[in-house]
Amino acid sequence: MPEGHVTHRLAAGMTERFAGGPVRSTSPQGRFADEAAELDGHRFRSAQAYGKNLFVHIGDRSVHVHLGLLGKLTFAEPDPDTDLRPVVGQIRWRLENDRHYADLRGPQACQLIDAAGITAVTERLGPDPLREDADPDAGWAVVHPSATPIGLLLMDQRVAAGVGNIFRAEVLYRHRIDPTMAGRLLRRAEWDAIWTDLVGLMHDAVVRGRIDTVRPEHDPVATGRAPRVDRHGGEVYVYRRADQPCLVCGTPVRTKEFGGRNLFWCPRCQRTSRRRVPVGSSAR
DNA sequence: TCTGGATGTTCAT
DNA sequence: TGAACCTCCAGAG
Repeated sequence: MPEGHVTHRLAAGMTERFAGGPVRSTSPQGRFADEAAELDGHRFRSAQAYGKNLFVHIGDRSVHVHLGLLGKLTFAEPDPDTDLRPVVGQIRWRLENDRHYADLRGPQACQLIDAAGITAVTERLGPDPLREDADPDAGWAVVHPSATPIGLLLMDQRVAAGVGNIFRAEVLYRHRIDPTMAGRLLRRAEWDAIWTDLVGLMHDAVVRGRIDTVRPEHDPVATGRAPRVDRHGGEVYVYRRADQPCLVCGTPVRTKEFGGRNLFWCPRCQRTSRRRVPVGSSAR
């Protein structure tokens, strides 16, 4: 489930379980064996998330993890009687201490990285709504002059690091914005509202461990329509609800490949008729 | 048992 | 713009 909230949860989970003590580091699958051996026995210092990137600091080394579309990092505790820690599936990296172990499977990136490398990664990223130091102006600077549709811009990690396909679809729905509208037609006030909403939704997702975007006033009980709990575990308005009725207006939700990913939106709720705004105007 | 899809990104053309 | 890569699981047959 790798949107930004997942990475932040994992960073917190790793820090909680391992920080301060030595860790055993192995690569049961073998593809990270040499690097894992370099970390073995050293003290786990911290884990930090930036967007969908996870940086794990052990001893004087750091590891860069990116889960990609398929990667998973899971926590488990050994059997209390036998201390059994079964190896299930392809485990790229296992980190463990006496009480816990963490297994990383199928990551897009898992590699040792130095300070310059970390800087290079984070400099490619825009503001992360889950970080205190996030500056939404940096995202606006990408969106504001762009002729690219807002539905594509929101997947650009320079606009908002950590936003993925679910948050893109849901936040645009919540603000009734047509995903095909050019970024430069978005008003500053709308961007500010989107940003504020992302901050709230993503923080909420970190706490809950799932993405819930359906607001109480549109609760299925109130609308009389069945709730949609997606396979990712959360309640959503449009994500993966193609051809099903919009929870608010009943119009069938549409889907289309957009930016190489399936976008979902309500063609009725998300109609934005707007005249072209000249690039450079404040558009407030 | 097999196939296709999936919350992502990078690289080659 | 499309292919490649990584792994798991739901659904079809």
